[in-house]
Amino acid sequence: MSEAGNLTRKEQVIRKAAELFKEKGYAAASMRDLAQLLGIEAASLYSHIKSKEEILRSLCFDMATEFRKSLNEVEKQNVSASEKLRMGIIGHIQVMAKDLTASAVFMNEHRHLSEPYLRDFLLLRINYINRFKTILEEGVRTGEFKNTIDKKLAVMTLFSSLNWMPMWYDPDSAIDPAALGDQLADMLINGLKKTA
Amino acid sequence: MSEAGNLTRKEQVIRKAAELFKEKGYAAASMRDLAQLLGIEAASLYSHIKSKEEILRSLCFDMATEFRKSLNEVEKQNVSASEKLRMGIIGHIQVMAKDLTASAVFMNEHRHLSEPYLRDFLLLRINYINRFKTILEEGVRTGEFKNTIDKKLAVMTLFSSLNWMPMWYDPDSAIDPAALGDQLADMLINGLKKTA
DNA sequence: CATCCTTCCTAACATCTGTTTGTGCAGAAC
DNA sequence: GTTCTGCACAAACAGATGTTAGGAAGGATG
Repeated sequence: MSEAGNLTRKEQVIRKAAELFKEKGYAAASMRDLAQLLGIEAASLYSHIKSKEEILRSLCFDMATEFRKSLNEVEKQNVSASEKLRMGIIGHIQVMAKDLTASAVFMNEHRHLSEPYLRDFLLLRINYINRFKTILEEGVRTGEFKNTIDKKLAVMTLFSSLNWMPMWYDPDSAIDPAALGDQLADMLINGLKKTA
Repeated sequence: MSEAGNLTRKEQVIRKAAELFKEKGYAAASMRDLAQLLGIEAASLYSHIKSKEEILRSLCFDMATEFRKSLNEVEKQNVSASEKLRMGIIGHIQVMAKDLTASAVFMNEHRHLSEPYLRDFLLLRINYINRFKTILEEGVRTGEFKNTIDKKLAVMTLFSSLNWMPMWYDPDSAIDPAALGDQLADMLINGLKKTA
């Protein structure tokens, strides 16, 4: 609604909230803080949103949807496991790069969701992780990946690397998201060591 | 003071606080919550600690000291860069494993420190990271590591992997901290790919 | 015994929390 | 011109927040 390509007021509220939640953390960010950032009174926020947690929910679940869509595309491809892994990593990073702020909230603040939303969120998350784990296992089965490495460790290392990216990645930096994903995939698959 | 090998009451308070901060986050954890866990009234906490933030400070800076000590030992060694990296990783993981709860707080909640402590903490942290970066650069210089990978990416990937460990590592699991560090080092240095 | 130290208590404080209620005003739709 | 809708306000709410003041019980130390 409202003006052409612009944001709804509600979307503006959610965006600013994402910035605030990222910076101070959900629990330490007050609705009065948020209102002040938008130049309005705290009570006015409730013309646009139902509750503080509704904001967190939409941030978390919207990101989750994007991640799933990205991985769906990858799984359709008929390529090797290492190539699938590479594409999955790049996809994940590109989804994050599209909204680094929401990504940071998604990863750091989801625990403040109340039940039953928290449970739902964690289920989505474990499912996503398991789909990556399946790719790893496929690679081990086909002999592409070594079978000496603990799969839980491998997949958690992967996720840790991915999920911390919003904390340090500078979107104005020389390296763009696709190249970053490429390098990260290379590093995880081939390692740091020179394979001379 | 008090009983032989046991914990001071103050130490008990800090320990329980660490558990609470890890579980709910610093901001969402109230002093009344903490008191309840200890079976006392909130006001009684102040016989042992000066403020809520003092607890966070001691948790964060005590861990920081342990990490530094560990890395100091590694830097003394006269070994190759990849060996130094391996030792640094194992050391870091062993420090974490000694207190997974405090480690989680260290990594997730330090941002709630007020100035000037926050600044001090971040300086310690960047210094620690840079020392790992130096090891990486040494490895590139000596030709052990490839020079095609962005060093910031590499070191941040390393740290992400390390720092998320307290979130998923089960101390009762089959794999012990040293072996975990060994595998993680192998994965980062040699990659997932089979080097047949 | 007297003194101290540790540990805990009750009561209270000022401030901040998310949220509700009722109201008003602008512009768009009919 | 009337109605509707989006957006904002002030005032207030009930409860939670970190923290302080002052005191009391109990054990250890002199």
